[in-house]
Amino acid sequence: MSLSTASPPPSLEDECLHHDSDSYNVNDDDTSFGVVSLDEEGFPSQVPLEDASPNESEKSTFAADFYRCGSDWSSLLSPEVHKQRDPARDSISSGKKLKQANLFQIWGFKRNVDVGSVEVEPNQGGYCDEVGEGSVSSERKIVKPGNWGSILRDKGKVVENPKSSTKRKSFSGENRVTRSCPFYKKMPGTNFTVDAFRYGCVEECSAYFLSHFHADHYGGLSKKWSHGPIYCSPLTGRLVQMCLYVNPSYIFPLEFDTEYVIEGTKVTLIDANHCPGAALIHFELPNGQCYLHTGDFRACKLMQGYNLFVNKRVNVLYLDTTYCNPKYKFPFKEDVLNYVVKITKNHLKMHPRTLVVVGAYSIGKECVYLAISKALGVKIYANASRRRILLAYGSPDYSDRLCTNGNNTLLHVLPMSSLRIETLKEYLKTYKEQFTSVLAFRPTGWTFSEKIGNDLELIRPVSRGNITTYVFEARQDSSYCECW
DNA sequence: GCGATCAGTT
DNA sequence: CACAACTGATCGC
Repeated sequence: MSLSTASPPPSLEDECLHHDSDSYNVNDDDTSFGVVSLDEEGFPSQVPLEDASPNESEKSTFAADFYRCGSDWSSLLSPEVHKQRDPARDSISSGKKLKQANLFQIWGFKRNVDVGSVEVEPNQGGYCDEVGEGSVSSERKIVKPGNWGSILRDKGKVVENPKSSTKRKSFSGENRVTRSCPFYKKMPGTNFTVDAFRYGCVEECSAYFLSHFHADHYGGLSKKWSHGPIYCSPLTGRLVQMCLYVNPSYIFPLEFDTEYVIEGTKVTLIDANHCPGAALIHFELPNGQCYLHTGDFRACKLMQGYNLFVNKRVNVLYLDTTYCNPKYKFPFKEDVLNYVVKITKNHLKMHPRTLVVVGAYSIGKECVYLAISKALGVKIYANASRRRILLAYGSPDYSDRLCTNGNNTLLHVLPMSSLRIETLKEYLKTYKEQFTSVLAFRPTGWTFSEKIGNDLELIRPVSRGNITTYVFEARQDSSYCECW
């Protein structure tokens, strides 16, 4: 695994930092951490890593700690915490102390305690909100996506965003809290960001990439989006338009495995093997440096064979993974699907009038109900909003299998929140003419037991009367052994 | 009333 | 227990 730069675990994004132009600023009333300035790459550090001598390597700077920690976050624990740990009993799994909040303190940032009013302050120098609707719609076709900036400037409206000035007036100064785009979402040497939509207009950002259509990545996108072009896969683009009502003139779909030149940087999207439309984003800068941003992905053998990786060295890997540890071994997708089909068949043998329910979020986990549908030759019932999304995938796999009436098939897809026993009981009542019991599958990203993670046969269903629920792992991103 | 954000849920 | 990805409640304008 060539890990040069990794983004911290996702929830770190939710941390709130005071931001003041080019430095991370701590609370005025607490100067113990001082001001940490950013290096030219946007890394908050006081001592440039390459300058750090072995003696200085003990110094706790963000960059030094970050690189030193490798994949074992425990090296970032404070000394007191280390003392409390019992090495004999302490497996890596006793990770309760590895709270991300601690890392922030160790890195020299103080979390804002009163996070009550978080404001996103748009960049004033940019062209926020200055683009009239349709002003770029003629550029929808991606020929030279880098045109965006010039199109906007042609309108001659590089003016301060009126909204932002209104906001600033209402600030009393000392209470100002700004959520700024974290460094690891910016691609050094470019004006690009990845999955950075919730920070308003990101200073200097002229192209916003979206890795995939999950809420924790697209957060901030809405019909009011006006901060710049959004580059993503065609399917992700369709979903952004359909579900979030983003003005299509901002959406620039990039086909997979196709090299585009955007502002002088070569950009290629690669299928991430995560949810439909999810992409790895490969950047090749004019100076030859190659960066790979993984977003969320599930590594597979096929990926290692891609020309981009075989022939070129990736200089910086942006890897966001919670499971970068050998203890995590997820079952192979095929094994999980075979298992689900086997359980379903067995259950139907014993209880022929069973309604089979699969839980799913807006997108992802489709393979689970698709596998059942194929194996049993039954259609898939989903509500109108999900059908709309599934049809947007543009695959006959879905269009040929969907049905609009729950009475016509024993296989239903429901929102994950409906998979509670009580909810399922109520749901069964609405189909009581046809079905007398429910078999529900809840594909989750997490199981507590490491053993069960390895052995599907150890999964035990939870049954309450005629409702039977199986919780199993259907991870859509990589376990340790799958990283390369 | 609406969108943004937080807190709670599975 | 702890994770991803919501969903519903609350806040501020």
